Amino acid sequence: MPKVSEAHVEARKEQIVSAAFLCFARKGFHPTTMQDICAEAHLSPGAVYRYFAGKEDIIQSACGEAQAAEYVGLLEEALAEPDTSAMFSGLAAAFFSHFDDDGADVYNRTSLQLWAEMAVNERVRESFSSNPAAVRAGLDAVVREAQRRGDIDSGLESGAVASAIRPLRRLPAPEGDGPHDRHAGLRARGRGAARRHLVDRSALA
Amino acid sequence: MPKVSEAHVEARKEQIVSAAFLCFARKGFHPTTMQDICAEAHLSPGAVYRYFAGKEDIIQSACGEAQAAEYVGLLEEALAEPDTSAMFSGLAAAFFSHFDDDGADVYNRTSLQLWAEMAVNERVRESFSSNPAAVRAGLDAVVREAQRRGDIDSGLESGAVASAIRPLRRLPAPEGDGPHDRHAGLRARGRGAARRHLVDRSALA
DNA sequence: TGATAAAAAAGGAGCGTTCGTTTTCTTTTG
DNA sequence: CAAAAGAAAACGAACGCTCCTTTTTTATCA
Repeated sequence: MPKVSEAHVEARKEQIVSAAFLCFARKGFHPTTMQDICAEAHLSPGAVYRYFAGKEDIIQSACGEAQAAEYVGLLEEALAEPDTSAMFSGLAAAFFSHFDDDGADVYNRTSLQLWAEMAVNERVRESFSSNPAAVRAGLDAVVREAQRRGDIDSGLESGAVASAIRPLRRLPAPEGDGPHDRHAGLRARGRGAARRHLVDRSALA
Repeated sequence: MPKVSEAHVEARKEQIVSAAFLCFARKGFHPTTMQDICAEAHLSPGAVYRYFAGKEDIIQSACGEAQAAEYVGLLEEALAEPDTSAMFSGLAAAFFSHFDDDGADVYNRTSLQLWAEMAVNERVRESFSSNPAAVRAGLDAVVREAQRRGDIDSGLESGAVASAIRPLRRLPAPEGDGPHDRHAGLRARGRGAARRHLVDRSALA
């Protein structure tokens, strides 16, 4: 009975995720093809699919690497800091500290892709939902604390910072397509009407 | 002389961009299909392609709406503010103020998609490159000014904030595939080796 | 220990599907 | 009734993924 070492399997997985990670940083999740990943990993499709169920599975694994557990830890440490200045420093450190070596761009870029993907992909969002919650709470706490000390104008709404996280909320599905006057929205608008907002409230249900 | 008014053409374009905008907020740029956009706009593919050369063209137009010109203006106003607290308020306002109504999520989400897309799509990045430059300069200036006044610990590197914009830089293309030892990376790693960084420095050229 | 059989791993062509786009034909309009 | 606009169907390409084959590794036995 032949059996391969479990460490070898784990190493292969990491080889694939590492390749995917680089591809995602270059092109983003969706424009990256499985062939891109296979080429970067110097593996064939058949080999890759031995270790991962599909592309989505690889994305999930890559995101797991991007969102290291220590990230949240750093953030919470910063929040515990009683000095406001140190708090800001800690916050910045939590955001950027693990981007400070040569792998910087790859991690930074893939994290950005993840952030955008979470807004749009329910399964990814669920997998990493704990992180934005911590970030949201952390930002809000820092701003409020700074306001209490008078370092920031109390007129600045603390929730404004937290609203950066807002896009992670879900958006309603497309309408069920009842009777619809196609030109209604058009007629309502004047010629050079100021259209500060492209999307009507009605479109949000 | 069968010709439709120019205003009507402009309105149709806006109808399509508006539909695309909503789709992008729901699914992101790439998972959104042309059929999604057509369905949302209640138009056929042939009709859509009469007004736009292709999907990329629609993305560009939608991004143009997402990145309103007034955004940069607000940012520059904030930077001109001599008072540090007001500066912070202005900065937050520039970031989030035009997300404060019912269209909030749609704009916020699509802006997030754009941010991620810029990191990855050269043409989109070029079209909107002036914006991140202003943001980067603005963030750096604010932090430095706050440090000068002692509101933020001067030990905090001002560039750390600006590094949030770093992912917009380009990443090297995949290697030209010279001779390659497939297992080199595997042998080098120990069993439970601490792999703080998944991607090797060598992978970045 | 060397030869051999069995099992796992990797290769690579190709499957069905779906995408962006084009083409053809019908409807509407000035 | 010309000419523009829109609908509908369909095209070629490219995608994720599977299947079958070949190669490599591991365990068994003389």
